[in-house]
Amino acid sequence: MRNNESSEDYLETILMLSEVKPVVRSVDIANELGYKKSSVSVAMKNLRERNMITVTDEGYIYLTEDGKKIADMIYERHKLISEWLIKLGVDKKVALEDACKVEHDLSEESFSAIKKYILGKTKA
Amino acid sequence: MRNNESSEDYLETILMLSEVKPVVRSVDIANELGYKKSSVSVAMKNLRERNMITVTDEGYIYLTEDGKKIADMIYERHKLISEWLIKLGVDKKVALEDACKVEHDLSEESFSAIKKYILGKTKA
DNA sequence: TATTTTAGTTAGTTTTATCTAATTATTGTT
DNA sequence: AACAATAATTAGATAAAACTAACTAAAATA
Repeated sequence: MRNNESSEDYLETILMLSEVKPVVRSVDIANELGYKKSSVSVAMKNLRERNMITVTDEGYIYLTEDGKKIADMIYERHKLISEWLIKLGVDKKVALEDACKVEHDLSEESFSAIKKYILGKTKA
Repeated sequence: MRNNESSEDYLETILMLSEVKPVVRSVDIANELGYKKSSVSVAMKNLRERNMITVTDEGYIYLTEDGKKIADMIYERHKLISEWLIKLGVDKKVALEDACKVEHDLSEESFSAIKKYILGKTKA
């Protein structure tokens, strides 16, 4: 199977939600991703055990330094790829869906090459 | 979870091998992908049931029209994406690995937009 | 205060795609 | 002919990531 696509998605979602909401809870993640609360609960337990998040007594979820690093990386990819696809004329909804998948699959090397290329072309 | 990534990979591999070998057998696919024969056997049963391949009495595997359609699509993506990444300066091995993943992720719309873009830039 | 709603957890199920181990059948070798 | 190697299959195991159902605990409300 694939790497940590599922975990990466959760971390990215926590980051995205934290930009919009004052606090992020399991329920918020479940609503955002369209998953059941139980699925998110198990996933959060897993992320907690791997020191990717911390959870307060009130159930507020925060990214650790390690978790933030991954979330930032995936989110950067998400934004760059989706914006590029939209610029190429792809429907916004489709572009976002595709970015959500591609963002997990590129190596660091390929992504930075694409990034350099896209930014170069855009600025010029 | 993901779509039919596994099936798509098998179909693509059958196509690639058929360009190099006179006949394609389960063992060849197992060797190519680094899977166990048993895994391939089960996967081939599945593809047969979905009318993606036919298998002769000798164990020779051929793509059906439906199977070929998918294999062609994925293989085209594979080649275009990997060549593009290599052109951007990505190491060949890495580019091939990444293409192998990304090729399953793109919608028809996004891929054709990227294709048009890359081919346009290349020709110009 | 009693009841309902909301949030989170746990246990057990399902699906997918791999694996190992054991079996069969065919082919090749001595 | 006997034995070894190769190919394919089957049954059962494992792991990941979702699910349902049932439960607890806390908060909101009538």
